[in-house]
Amino acid sequence: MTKMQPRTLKTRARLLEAAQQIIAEVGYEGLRTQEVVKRAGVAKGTFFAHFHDKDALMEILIGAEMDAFLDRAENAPTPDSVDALLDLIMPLLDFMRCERYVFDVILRHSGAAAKDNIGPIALAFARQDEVFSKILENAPFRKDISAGLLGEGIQAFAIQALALDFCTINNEMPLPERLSVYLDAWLLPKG
Amino acid sequence: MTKMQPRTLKTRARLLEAAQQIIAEVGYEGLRTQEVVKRAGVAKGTFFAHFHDKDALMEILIGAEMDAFLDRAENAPTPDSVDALLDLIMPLLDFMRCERYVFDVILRHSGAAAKDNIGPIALAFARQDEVFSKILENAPFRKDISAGLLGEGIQAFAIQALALDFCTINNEMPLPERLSVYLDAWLLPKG
DNA sequence: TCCATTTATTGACCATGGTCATTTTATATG
DNA sequence: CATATAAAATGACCATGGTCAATAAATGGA
Repeated sequence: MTKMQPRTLKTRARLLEAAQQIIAEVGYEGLRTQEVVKRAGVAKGTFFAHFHDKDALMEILIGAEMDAFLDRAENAPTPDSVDALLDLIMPLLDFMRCERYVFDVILRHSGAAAKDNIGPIALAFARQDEVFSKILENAPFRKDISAGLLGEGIQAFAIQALALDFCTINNEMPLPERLSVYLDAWLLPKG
Repeated sequence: MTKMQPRTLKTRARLLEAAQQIIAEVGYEGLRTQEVVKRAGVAKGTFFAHFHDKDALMEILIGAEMDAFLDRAENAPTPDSVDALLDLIMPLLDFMRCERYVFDVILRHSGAAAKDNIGPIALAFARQDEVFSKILENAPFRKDISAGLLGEGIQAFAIQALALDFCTINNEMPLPERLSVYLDAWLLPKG
């Protein structure tokens, strides 16, 4: 590892705290780097010495939030139905749709970045795969495909349902209802 | 409708042509509004009088491209297998992954915009639903769910496969192969 | 043809994310 | 402690998308 002075950690912590404070006040989309550095009491350039760009900061904060939801899901009892599965993941999806901007950031980073460093959001998705796999192994769903593939499908349909949820034309149907149609067809095919 | 002078159409056409020319040279991501207006011989403000923002221009160009692929798919013979279906949609997916930026724009606008005006990309997705529905009605896939739902699933899995394709970690598997795993499980469940 | 009104265009200006040469601060070494 | 070297912070500066009051051009009517 590279060397790092204690002061570096302090500055970074101040930047993160300032960012969280701002988000609490005006939301993710309303965050301005200028306001972050102002509250953290550092110069503009310092921000970019700590985070590659604004998106990188967002990734850290959003990824952490997603991780917290996965913690809870991991320690929940195995769902015995599609509805129970929905209850398990809705808190995470509610966060993912709290702002259009948040959803966009998540989409942009759900795969690893183009570079070799894999970001917090991509990590959260990878972890979601693991958590789902473990959960789905003992759940009463189709058994002709692996739990891993089952989980990937849930992810795909969740994204689809979220995207449509943001759409003015299609949002007369509540998210859980829409997703439940998808998951019924995916997890319990009758054909 | 609002009135519109002939000159408006001319200016708009010049802007679009300039944009297309630039994209042919440096790609979608490399397009700068400044260069567009320069080549079109108009002022900066004129651009934004014709397009709400840069994304709106991109939507028009990308949506048109997607539409062209749907035209071709619509007039193709009914696919008799997952592989045949893949052959049908791969050209569209190849376009969608030609640039990371293009994929991001598509994702951002795959649902209608927050406003009441539904954009070209959202329209293309809606049309894709229709085209798929018609195609899938007579295809030898599962019959326990509607052709429309079948199509929505294909869309969801295509997006998922594309997102993973951009991911450095996961892209050792070619897109068609990855997608074929998804579609087998979705269209021809054995459970 | 002349004027009034609507429509289109202009370009200086702004907001904001991001860069980088320079300066300051910390740390190691004799 | 003094000095050299590495790490961190600075802030003037840039690039680019986007705004808007002012201006020009087209259109319809008397």
